[in-house]
Amino acid sequence: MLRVRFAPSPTGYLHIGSARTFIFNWLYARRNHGTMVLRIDDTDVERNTQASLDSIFDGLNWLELGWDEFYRQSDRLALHREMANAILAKGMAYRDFTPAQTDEEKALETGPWLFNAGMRELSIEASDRRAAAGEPFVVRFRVPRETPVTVKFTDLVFGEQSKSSADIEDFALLRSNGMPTYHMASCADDIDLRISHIIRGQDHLSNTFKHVLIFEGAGATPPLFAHLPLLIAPDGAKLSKRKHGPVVSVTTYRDAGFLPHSYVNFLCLLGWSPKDNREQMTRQELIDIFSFEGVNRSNAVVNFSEEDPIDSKALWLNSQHLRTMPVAELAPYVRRTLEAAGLAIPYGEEWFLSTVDVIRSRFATLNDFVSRGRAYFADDFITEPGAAEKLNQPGARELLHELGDRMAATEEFTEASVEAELRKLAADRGVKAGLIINGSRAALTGQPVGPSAFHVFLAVGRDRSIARLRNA
RNA sequence: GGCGCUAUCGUCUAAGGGUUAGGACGAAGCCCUCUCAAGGCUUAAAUACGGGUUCGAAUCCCGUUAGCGCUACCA
Repeated sequence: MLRVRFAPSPTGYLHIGSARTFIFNWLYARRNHGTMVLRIDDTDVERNTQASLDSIFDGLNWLELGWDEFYRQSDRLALHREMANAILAKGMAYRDFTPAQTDEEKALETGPWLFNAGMRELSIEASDRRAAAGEPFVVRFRVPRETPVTVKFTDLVFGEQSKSSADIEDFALLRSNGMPTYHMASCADDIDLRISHIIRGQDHLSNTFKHVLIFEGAGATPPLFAHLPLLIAPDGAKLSKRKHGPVVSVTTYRDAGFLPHSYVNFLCLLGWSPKDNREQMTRQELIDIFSFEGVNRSNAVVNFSEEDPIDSKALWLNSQHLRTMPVAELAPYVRRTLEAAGLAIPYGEEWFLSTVDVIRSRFATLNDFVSRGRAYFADDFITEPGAAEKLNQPGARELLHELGDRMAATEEFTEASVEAELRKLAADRGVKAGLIINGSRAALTGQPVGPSAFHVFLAVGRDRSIARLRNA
């Protein structure tokens, strides 16, 4: 049974790199009919926050990504300690009574640190005695050192990996406060939850050698590993909120009016390729085609700048989805966006669907429906300078007023009838149709640009069109 | 410092011994056109550097450089 997990630590908002890790886990699980586990790695009590936990749920819900099982490491501490103590009891770990090193001492360090002198060799009796006396200690893994071994694992992305145990320090399993370290808790849970594939960021690639030692120390077969290239900033640095701002948070893209799936699609294209030049894919297509063969080994840059905080490819992909997805699927997103902005939908569902269909062809985000699409839903739109210019063309206003009057005189209101009416007026007055066409768009929407004017009439509706022409 | 990983247009990537090094975003131009988009066509733009192996290297090997990751009780 294939089981994967996403294991964020709740110490910050949901990061786009974490979101992508979730997505790859999720796609792999769905593709192979496996189980997706969400596990909150909250063993660092000092840094955990409820706000961060909320942000993880918010982000995943927004992306419409679900999971099958849910755990919190803080509920499972007994298991972690039990497993650590079992490794200790086997003699594969030992107690280290050395006090924690301060940052200043660390800074002075020159060569590689591997273990604290004297502690590996401490006799069991001495160790037990000092522990019983209440002296604080950390439990360290006894990495094979006298006769080094080669620690190996196969990574589904990076291939065969090996490292001499002589280069691995005696890492901690339990802290002096009794809390498990990340390495211990993570491996204990992966064993207990029968995780079959660990899919995570490449920053864990070198930690994996330690994890293999823990798995083996606990008598478990290590799962398969797949490490993902990191998402980095244009300056080559790891994405961080402090340095790069809101671009690293998934909520930024939600607030910018992205469709959840298009952002998922975009994230998939960072560090993975279907290899057939496809870019825009549905969720099902992603599930059907995802594999580790297509995952890259080099880090991917999220392309943003001060002036342009959103990657232009993400925006383009969003506009593609927005314009091509079935309009009935898009409509609920638009409805929610409009409602959130306090805009009411003036007519029924049929009108709404056709209007959304007409105006989306120029839009890139959901927010565009509120800003650039305002005139279709409300009367309090402003007339942009470019539109005013069209209206100020000599004779334009008079022609629009007359068009309004003529339209009011007939009940007929179709794209063809409006066009006929408009072209007849142009012929009658001996002016170019374009003058009235562009003027109409300006009068009806307050904008100099937009969809075909005849579509605009229908989307705005008969009564409102006439009123806006007469008020031009 | 040690260990590990990586290196193709500005960015995302394809090509894993033989291609005019392909596609996409972005940029520029043309066509289409009631405006603006979209769409179609076109242009500019890349194999980090140096050695080797080979008839032939972006592709395999070595080195250099650069970047990233891990590096004493963060995850």
